[in-house]
Amino acid sequence: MKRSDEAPVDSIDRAILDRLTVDARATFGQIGAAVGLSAPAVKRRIDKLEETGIIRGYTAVVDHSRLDRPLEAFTELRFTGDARVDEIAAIGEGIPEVEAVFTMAGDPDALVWLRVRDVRDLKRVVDRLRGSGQVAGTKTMMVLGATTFPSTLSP
Amino acid sequence: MKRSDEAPVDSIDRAILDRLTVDARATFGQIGAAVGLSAPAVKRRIDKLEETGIIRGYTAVVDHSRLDRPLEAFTELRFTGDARVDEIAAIGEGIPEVEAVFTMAGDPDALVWLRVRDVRDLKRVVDRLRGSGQVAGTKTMMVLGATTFPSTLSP
DNA sequence: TATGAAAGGTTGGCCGC
DNA sequence: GCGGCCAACCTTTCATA
Repeated sequence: MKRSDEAPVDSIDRAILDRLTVDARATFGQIGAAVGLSAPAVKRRIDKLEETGIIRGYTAVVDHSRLDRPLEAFTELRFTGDARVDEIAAIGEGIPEVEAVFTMAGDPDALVWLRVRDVRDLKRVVDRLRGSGQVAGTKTMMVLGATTFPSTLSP
Repeated sequence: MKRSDEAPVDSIDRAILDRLTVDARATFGQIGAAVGLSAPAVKRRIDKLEETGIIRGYTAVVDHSRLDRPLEAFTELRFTGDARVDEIAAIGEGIPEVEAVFTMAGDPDALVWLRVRDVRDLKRVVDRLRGSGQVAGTKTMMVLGATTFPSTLSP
């Protein structure tokens, strides 16, 4: 494995990450104008941030409430005592309705963020989670509304 | 306000959203090659998806565990009976450590996703949430690990 | 929607600090 | 090592059909 060693993320890198967080489709020139660097210099820094894994990728922020999976929910999972944390984290594998799995310290063991078509769909997904073996219990909560914040790095 | 009416998101739009979800920096030509359209045709569709608000924006996926806020937590909030849901949703305003606020049906009233520097920082942020007035109680859980899934739209 | 041409963005090489 | 500059190439964007 590559020694992707010291990732010396300096204040300019932080400013670049900040810009990409706000608009991942900004051009190198636009980012450069914001951080005081030329476009090629910005490209080289971004290439390095991608190589070292600081930048994992780029994604569109989509309004799912107006698409085919308008319903959001969180399901708390409790596992049997023999389940390892890595096994718990893997429970979302292959279930497209699972947006994210957070393994937790304490109770519950995991928090699963779901996006589903309707309540019937939710029932199906929860049953699938429950049937994964090692799941001792679940508690599902419906989301009324979600507000996400653009993860500013600056403060 | 503009009546950005019927948003007829067809299967090609869905394929475009799918591509942008996986790589928001893909060129129109690359997306066109994937969905079977010319670059200008892809641009017009994306412009419309942005105008109608189906696409809210584009963001970089950053590995925060290797930056300045490596610790994640969820805080459940319980509010006093006179709090309206919109007021509850606004509790994250102006707190940069708040990644998202989910208002919930049932108990708790809200789930707040936090990203902080360390436990001391977590304490400060939770105290700030508690001091927002109308908060009747909190329960904070630490995240051991998070796995997010690339939100595939297709299946 | 496609085409084609002008404008603008990306990217690699080279030089200087 | 890191940034600026330049030039070739690719992409975007707009007119037009």
